[in-house]
Amino acid sequence: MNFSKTTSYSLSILSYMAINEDENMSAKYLHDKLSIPYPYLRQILTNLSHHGFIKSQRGRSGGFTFSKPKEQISIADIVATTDGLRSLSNCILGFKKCPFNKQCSMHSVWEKTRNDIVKILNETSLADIVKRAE
Amino acid sequence: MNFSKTTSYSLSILSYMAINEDENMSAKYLHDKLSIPYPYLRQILTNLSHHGFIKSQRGRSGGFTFSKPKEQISIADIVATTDGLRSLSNCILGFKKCPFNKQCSMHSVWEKTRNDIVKILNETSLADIVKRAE
DNA sequence: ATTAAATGCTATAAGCAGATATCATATATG
DNA sequence: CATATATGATATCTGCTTATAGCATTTAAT
Ligand code: FES
Ligand code: FES
Repeated sequence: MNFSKTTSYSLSILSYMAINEDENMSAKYLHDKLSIPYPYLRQILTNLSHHGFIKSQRGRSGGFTFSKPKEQISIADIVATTDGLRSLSNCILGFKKCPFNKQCSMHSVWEKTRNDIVKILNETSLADIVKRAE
Repeated sequence: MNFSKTTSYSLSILSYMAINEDENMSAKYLHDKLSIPYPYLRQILTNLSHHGFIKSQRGRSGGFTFSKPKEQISIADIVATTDGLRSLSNCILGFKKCPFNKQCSMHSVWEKTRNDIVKILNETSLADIVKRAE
C-alpha cells in the first residue's frame, strides 16, 4: 500500500533538488543528504535523466540539474516512470474479473478516495512542493 | 501503491466466503471460483485459519468456515495479518528522517486522504461487504 | 599533461514476495 | 476396512525489485 523503493527514491531526489536548487547536485552529494544507497542512487539518477526531468553534467564538479520547469513536473509524471498509476485502478479487494459479475462491494467506497489520490498526484508539481516547503 | 498479492487474495477469499456462506468452502472450490493459484491459496487459507478468522474441517468433504461473527472482522484486521497498515503512516515522498528537519511538503495534503483510507479499512466489516453485495 | 572527481554503461549479486511441490494426517463415504 | 478427498506442515523454486561492482568516458583544477 505504498510506492516502490525506486519511486520513493525518485520522489525524494527530485523534491530535494527542487527545494535546494542552488546547491551542487552530484550523486555523491545527494547520497550524503538523502542516505540512498550510492550505486542505486546512480541508477535512479540515470533513469530520471533519460526521462527528461534532469540533465547531467559529466566530469569534475559535474552533477545534475533540472532540464525543464518545475511547474511542468507533476508527482504523477515521476511515478509514471517507475510504478505507474495503473495499480490505483485495480480493485482494492484484488479481483481481476469480478466473481460476482459486477463491481465488488468495496468499489463505491474506494472510488472516491482513490480519485483523491490520483488528483493529488496529478495536480501537485515540484513547484508546488517548493512553495509548501517555504 | 496497492496491497500485496497475499493481502488482495486474503480479501478476495474472505469477502467471497462472507457473501456465499451457504456453499461448501474447500480450497479446491475457492480455487475454481477465484482463480487463485491452488498451492498459494492453500497457504493463505492456513494463514487466515491461524489468525482466527476461519476454522478448518479436515478430511473428506472438509473445508473452511468462519470462526467468528463477520461483524467482528474489519478489512484492517485482515490487512494487519499480512502487509499491515504501517506503510500508510510512511511519508509519501519516501523520507524516513525528513532531510528538511520537518514534515515533508506533501505531508498535509496527503494526511487527509491517508486518514480516509485508514478509516474505510477500519470501519468496513465483512458484514458490511455482504450488505453492500445484496 | 596529470590527476581527481564526476557521470555513462552494464553485468551481476542478494533478498523477498509469489508460487510450487510433496508428504503426512484426518475423515466421510462406500 | 479401503479409498477418495480434504487440510497441516514445510521445503524448495522462480522471478522481480533492490542493491552492488567495475570499467569507460568526460571535465575541471593543478
Ligand atoms: S471492483 Fe473492487 S474496488 Fe472496484
Ligand atoms: S513527512 Fe512526507 S508525507 Fe508526511
